[in-house]
Amino acid sequence: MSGASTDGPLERPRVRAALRDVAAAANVHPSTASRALNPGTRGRVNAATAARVLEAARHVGYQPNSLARGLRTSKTFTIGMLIPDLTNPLFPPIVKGIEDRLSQDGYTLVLANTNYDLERETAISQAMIARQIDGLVLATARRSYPLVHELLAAGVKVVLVNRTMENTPVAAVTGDEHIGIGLAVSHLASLGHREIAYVGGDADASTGLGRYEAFVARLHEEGLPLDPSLVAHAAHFHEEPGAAAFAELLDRGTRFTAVVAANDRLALGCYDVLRERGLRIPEDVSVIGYNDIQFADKFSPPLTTIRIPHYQIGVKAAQLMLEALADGDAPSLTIRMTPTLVVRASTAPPAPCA
Amino acid sequence: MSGASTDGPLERPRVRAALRDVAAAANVHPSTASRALNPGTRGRVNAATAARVLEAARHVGYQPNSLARGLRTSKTFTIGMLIPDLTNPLFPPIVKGIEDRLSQDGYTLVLANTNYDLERETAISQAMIARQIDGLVLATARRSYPLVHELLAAGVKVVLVNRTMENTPVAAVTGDEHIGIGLAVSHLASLGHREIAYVGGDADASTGLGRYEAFVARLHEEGLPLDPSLVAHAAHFHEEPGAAAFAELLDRGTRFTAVVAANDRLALGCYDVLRERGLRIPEDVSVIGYNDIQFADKFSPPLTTIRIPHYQIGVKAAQLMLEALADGDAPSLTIRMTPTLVVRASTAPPAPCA
DNA sequence: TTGAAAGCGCTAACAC
DNA sequence: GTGTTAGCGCTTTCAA
Repeated sequence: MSGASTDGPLERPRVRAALRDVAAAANVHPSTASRALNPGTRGRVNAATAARVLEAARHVGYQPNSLARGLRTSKTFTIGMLIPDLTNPLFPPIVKGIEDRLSQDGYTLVLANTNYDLERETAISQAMIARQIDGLVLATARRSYPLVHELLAAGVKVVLVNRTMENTPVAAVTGDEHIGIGLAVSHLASLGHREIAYVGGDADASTGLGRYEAFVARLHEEGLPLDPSLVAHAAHFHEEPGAAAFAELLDRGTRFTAVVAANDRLALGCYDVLRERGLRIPEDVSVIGYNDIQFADKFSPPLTTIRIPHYQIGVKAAQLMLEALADGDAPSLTIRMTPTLVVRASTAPPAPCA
Repeated sequence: MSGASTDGPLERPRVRAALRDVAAAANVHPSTASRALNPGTRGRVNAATAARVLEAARHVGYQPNSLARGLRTSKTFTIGMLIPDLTNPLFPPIVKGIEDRLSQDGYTLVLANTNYDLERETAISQAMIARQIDGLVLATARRSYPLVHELLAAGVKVVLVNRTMENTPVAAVTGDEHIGIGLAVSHLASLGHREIAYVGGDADASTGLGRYEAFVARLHEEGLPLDPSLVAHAAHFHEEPGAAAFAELLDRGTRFTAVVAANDRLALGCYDVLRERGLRIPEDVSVIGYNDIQFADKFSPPLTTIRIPHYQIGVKAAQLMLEALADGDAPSLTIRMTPTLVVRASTAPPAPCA
């Protein structure tokens, strides 16, 4: 019996209910079901019909297929994000902020770790574009970063976090380096320090250069001399390069009573070198860091540092992205969040004229 | 002029080259282009033709549209992951391991932070399923976790990390709690401690219960007594609940010389309470943690703890997922990675009979 | 207000 | 070995 294609083709078992199932259950055409289901078009449907469709959808457990919708509308409500190193405690709060804000508007965040590898960054952003992401948040930008130009040229919405770029019309959210480093230098100056060393980070990063410039500027404002032999730059913003740079600086023999590290991990590198050489913190040398990463209050001694509102940076970045998505040609802008000083036990007045 | 639909319809500017553009450029049918482009089907195409298609694809800068492909094949090469709190330093290395392994096979990881919120976990997993993820990695599982049963019932591939579940046929990768806690207890015992306190964590989590059971077991094996007044349980695996639980334990007045904390953050809570009460670590009380989170070596004093290979847990979890994806009905299994003891400065022999 | 028809970009079954 | 055809599930003209 049966066999004729007219009297009901074999019901192939589908895993999930599709729009057509909802339509069938509500006795309307799929397009009507679509209109009823989408808040934006619901008004164009008879209220009673819409209610029937909604009920049918609930009944069959309808979940729209994002892939099909995305294919049709070329909008996926997905934002990509590139992070150089997720185990850097800087990033998790930023990611959280971005995700919390984005999810409010129904967006999903797709994360990728790039291990500071430029090729990987290019490949992953390509893959993300193939997946039709609506925008890309980059925590990986260097001061000069061709990838951003390519993305911009390809029409991808881009927002930078924790980094800025020179002469590039791209949205960015960072902490204000000048205020932050200014706070650090002035804190030390107000404690009475006059010979202040500086351990900087990667100059390829806007944070590396910006913080150094801010250090020089505030030293000047405080009427303190800038001694080049008290400045060293680490290759990366990590403990070991920080220790190496600081050891080299110490070996020069120039006297100083305090050191500003361009981030907390560099400060930790300074800790290691000072301990090794039998110098006490803060009695012999005061140390101040930057970022106030998690557990900075647990270090030995607890680290005086500059707190950056990382979570809020994430929220703001998400907001910029949402705005760019809503208004195609909103002007790009850079937002600098204001840091604050957190005084702990690694800074103190210099020893009375030893 | 023109206007006739026959002599070339208006070239609507498409942003990216599609398969049909490649096909046109290579003078073949789109399906042939598809076959040539996919390694799996390339063999069915004349080698010269395939080469021509590949060249054409390169020439027009062809990037396949994953959405369309996913819609057609119902496979997206995307794996979702739920994390309760990304700022918990436990998770970033796991995420990294998963992503590194997954990306080797062309998969993308979609991360979501759930803030320990069960409703959010349900909602997000729904949304991910709507996005047609191929599998889901959960770092959020409790010992009893209905969501897993729902997912399993819906045919979603699930792998648990850092957690296991009772009586549930689901793949899982964790550290071996019995070996780990055993290492901790035996380390203290070998130092001469006989009165050992225990600060446990959330018993809803498999890690909470498992570590406690392991503590009891190893105490017994070492021939040491279990004194219930030396055991306290924190509501969560964080500093403050750890401090509260440990303070309460201290208030009971039972004498002890060492404490095993069920994770490093609980240990940090113990640090705070001991410092507050003027007790020295390790002279008055030895403290041992669990996990060896980042910066555990920077704490004051550096924390003796149990190192869990978190990155490797991530890699293994990704591998299980890949296997499950390749072989639909591979049996689920639990993998327990072996931890190691890391001795630092928070443990020492007990003070000679005070 | 609703239905019909087309098509987003791709792949797979089936012809030839 | 290659072309034809159909359709994944959805939205969006266009007509009625």
